[in-house]
Amino acid sequence: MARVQRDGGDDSAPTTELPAVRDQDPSAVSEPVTGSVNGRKVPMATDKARAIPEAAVARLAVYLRVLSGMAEQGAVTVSSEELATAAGVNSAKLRKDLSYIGTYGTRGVGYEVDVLTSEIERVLGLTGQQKVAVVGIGNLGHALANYGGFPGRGFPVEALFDVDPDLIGIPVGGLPVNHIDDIPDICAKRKIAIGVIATPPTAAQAVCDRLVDGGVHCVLNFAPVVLQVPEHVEVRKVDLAIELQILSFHVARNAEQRASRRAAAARASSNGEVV
Amino acid sequence: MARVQRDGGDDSAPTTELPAVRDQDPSAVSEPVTGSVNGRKVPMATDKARAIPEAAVARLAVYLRVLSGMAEQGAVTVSSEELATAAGVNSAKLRKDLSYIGTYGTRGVGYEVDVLTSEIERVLGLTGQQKVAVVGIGNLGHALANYGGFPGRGFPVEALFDVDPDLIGIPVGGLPVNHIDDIPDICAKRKIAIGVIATPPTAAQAVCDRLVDGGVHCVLNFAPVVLQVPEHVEVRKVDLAIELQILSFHVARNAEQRASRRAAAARASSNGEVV
DNA sequence: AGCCGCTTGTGAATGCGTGCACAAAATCCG
DNA sequence: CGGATTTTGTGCACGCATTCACAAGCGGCT
Repeated sequence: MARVQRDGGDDSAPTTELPAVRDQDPSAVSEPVTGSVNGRKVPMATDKARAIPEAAVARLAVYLRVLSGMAEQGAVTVSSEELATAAGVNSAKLRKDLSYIGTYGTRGVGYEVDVLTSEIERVLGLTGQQKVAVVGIGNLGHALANYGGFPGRGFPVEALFDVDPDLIGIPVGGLPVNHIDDIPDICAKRKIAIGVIATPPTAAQAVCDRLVDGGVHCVLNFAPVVLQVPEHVEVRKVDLAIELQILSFHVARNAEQRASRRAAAARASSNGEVV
Repeated sequence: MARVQRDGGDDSAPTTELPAVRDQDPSAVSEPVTGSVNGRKVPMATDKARAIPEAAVARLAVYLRVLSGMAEQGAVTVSSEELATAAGVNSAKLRKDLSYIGTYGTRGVGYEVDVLTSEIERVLGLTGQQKVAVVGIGNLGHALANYGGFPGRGFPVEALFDVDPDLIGIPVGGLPVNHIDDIPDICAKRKIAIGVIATPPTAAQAVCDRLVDGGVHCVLNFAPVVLQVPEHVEVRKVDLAIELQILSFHVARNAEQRASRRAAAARASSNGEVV
């Protein structure tokens, strides 16, 4: 039970992945907080949330987006098959994912788009607003701050930070930049829920520590470093370099496959797979 | 055997990739190219590359970065334990990951930093340069193009694209912007290996199709859509909204836990781990 | 030279996630 | 009203990934 192996968010996707974060994950790593007390099977998903696998959570967010697109096109109900192909996953997996949050489908018919949407939103905690702080107003931070409402609504950016004295006080995207020394105070005062780190790698750990001091429990890290955080803090990382390197690996692998396929051209013709 | 379930990159992530990455992240989804012909178990890593799990590849990239940091600080050798904690993973997992690429450690001593570095680089295909094209020169695309050499070296940005007529021809980060209709030609001509999609979601699929037409096999997608691609194309996605929603889920989950913990106050107080 | 301590590399076990296949349920139609 | 049809929800099995635990190997010390 004392497995407090700090293991980052990722996967990184899987996670993750993932995402990749992974991914943080890769892969994601769901905490082994199984069992505990209740073995109930109530359709209500009140405190069943903790049982949802990390990978499924990531996909739920995808379903949510696909659903919103469908709603815009006037769809009222959707089958698992439709939704699955639109989201790029197996329909069985989709149904299993949905079963984690309750049974909101109608057999023989499918799911009501709006019901499913609001249920997923509820589970993901999107009913309220999660206040976001962006630290590091460079190229990326600037872009993030200018998103304004941030991807979709529900994640208002409510604080900006940087070290550069020339930036302090300057409004970016309608919000003044504060000094990073004020992170703990301001985050605590404004009840910031999510900290986004867009600083150079050297500053990231210090910034992260200050965010944690400010009571921030969730961090989205764009800096190419592995952050060390106390166990109760959740870190997801988005790492451009790593994503590129993973792709690079696939380029290399494909090149190799092609080479060896050229070499060992006609062999093992037993499998007439056409793919 | 005919499990050609297209399943996008990553979970992630995490990731797993995703992880996330992956999955993404987990995360990640390694292609089920098992069995087939060879069931060999040769320790040589020549064509064993395909056997490296996706999640491990993501971590290798992390190790690589940690190693370069250590090299800068003058470290010559490093033990699996050191490297593992610095990378935020279990040491056994690290050793297993490294074992996928060969045996380059010395028992009782550890790994030589430079040897390990170059071996990982080799496996990840970082010995050569992977040319990158960025499509969509908005806020994000601008930031990406201005990275210049792109995170670390090895990924030169060699083409930029957008639809906006006002942008065509304008140099961004020292490179002129081309029209997206020219994607296939230019990508083929310049041998672009990786396409980065930083367009609005509505344009992403069309852009992706053009990239594929141009012979690009690897895509890094920042647009919040699920891309449909032929099987030979590898897609990694970096999705801000989804990352935030995953974090949001954790906020909600923690709040719930705290609530129920407050209710069922004193129970299981065991773990005093300090990390 | 031989022993001792340290660290790697890996076989084996466990756990998690995925996908299949089918029973249960709900609608539609004759 | 009952059966046919459709689609959900899930038990089960399989495979991958993670972790443990230990033998094998290497350097240093006496």
